[in-house]
Amino acid sequence: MEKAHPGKAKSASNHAAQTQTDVLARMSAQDADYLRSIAQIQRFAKNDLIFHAGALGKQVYFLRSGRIKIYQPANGGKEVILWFCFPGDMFGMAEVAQGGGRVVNAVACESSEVMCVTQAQFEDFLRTHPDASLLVMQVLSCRLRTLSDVIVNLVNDDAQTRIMKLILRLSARHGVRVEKDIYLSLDLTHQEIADMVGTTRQTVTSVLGQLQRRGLMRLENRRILIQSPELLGTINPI
Amino acid sequence: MEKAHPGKAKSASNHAAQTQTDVLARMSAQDADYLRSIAQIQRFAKNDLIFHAGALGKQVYFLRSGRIKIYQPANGGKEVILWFCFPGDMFGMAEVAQGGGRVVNAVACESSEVMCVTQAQFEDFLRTHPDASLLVMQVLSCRLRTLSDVIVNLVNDDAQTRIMKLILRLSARHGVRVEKDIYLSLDLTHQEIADMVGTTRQTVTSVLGQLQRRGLMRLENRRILIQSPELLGTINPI
DNA sequence: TTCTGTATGTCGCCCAGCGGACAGCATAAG
DNA sequence: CTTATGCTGTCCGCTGGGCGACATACAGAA
Repeated sequence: MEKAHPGKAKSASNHAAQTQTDVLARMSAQDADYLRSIAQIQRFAKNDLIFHAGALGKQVYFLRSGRIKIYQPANGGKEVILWFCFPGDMFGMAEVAQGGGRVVNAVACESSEVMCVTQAQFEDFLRTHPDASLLVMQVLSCRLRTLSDVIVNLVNDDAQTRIMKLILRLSARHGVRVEKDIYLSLDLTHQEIADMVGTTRQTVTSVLGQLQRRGLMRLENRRILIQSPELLGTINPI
Repeated sequence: MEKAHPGKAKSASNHAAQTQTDVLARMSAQDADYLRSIAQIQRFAKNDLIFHAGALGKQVYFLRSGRIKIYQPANGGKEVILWFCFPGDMFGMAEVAQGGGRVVNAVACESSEVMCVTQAQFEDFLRTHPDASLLVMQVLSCRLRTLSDVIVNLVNDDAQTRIMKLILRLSARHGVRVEKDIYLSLDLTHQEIADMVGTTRQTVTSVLGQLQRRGLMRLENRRILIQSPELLGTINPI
């Protein structure tokens, strides 16, 4: 097994897309420093719960390292994964802005380090830092678009297409170019993929098998290598 | 089918929920006046296109009267309705904040009057009006939540449940209490409902028939009268 | 009035894919 | 090492609901 994962993942095809939601990076240095100064650092191990639906939700989080899964529990013990957060991403924002407690769960997919800021402090910060405010709006807008795309997918496409588009969407933001191919090294289980596109584990398994047989991608334990990168042109890489 | 969800259920008559996204109303009077002063008024007749996917998108809109449908066209001529805007609602914001052109279409469902503000002006306004900025974030957050709910619905529920929840969601925000019942007078066609929950016109027709036969609601040409308002407790009225 | 367009109601075929079952594997723990 | 736990691959029967094909109803235009 090649453990070629550690280290900063090199930038994907388009750097802009990758840093779209990286608030910390896009914020001015002073603003970011200020945030760091008022934030409290927390560490979470793999599978640790950061917050859960029903909690009060008076903190905003910024991910420094690791990966966070944001999902909504649904009746029947199922869960619907809404998105993943990567270093630099902000999360837990919607509930804070809007009040009314958490509606989603956030768990660490791997050991992670987050900065957390209280609602009051963050609101203060936003009031006095208009640039940061606009940035936050951009991030929210970006998520809004992504979710809209997901909805359109769910409504229009069959399982195979949904899975393909999910992979392309993820690749556009988190893939790493390796020669002519694009390498996606999130360790997604089939169940997680199913939870993102609204299908079952079995269907994911078989669809991935087909895609592989059709030569569109290759799977090497949990990692996905997309072999027709021209497919990337077919989706909106936001 | 419908399980009583433990949780804080707010009533449909909850005024807060209804004005959740009514930016104009929630903004301070001075701010609203200022916006009005820089805005340009436009009128649209029923079915007029306000903007379409692919357009540049350098304006933010505020609906003064009428009703606007925001939808995303999908391949195959289908369309997926993301949400409706009601008087006071802001729309066209995400694209402006984020750049990259429109990805959705906006059409007037009935004759409507909108205020439109250019991106530059609005950004200026936000920079200098922190309260308004926070408000905009709240609206975006609110939409984010709604879309998340829609996704969870699409993924988990069968057609019947999806349709029921849609109606309950709409009722929670736009229903009018009439004695013991709740009256929803958006003029939705079956096709539009299908476009919101990802099913077909025929299925909507038959499901609405069943619901009616079960005595849960009554339909009188395009208007829906919900006769078991306790159902409203089962959904998150945001 | 008739014509035209759009919305609703109903039926039946049929297939994508859900869900149960079980057999490899593979990583972690003992 | 062995056991335990979790993930992947595969088969299959059953069914929800997509989709085509009507018939009907109503409203506006001519």
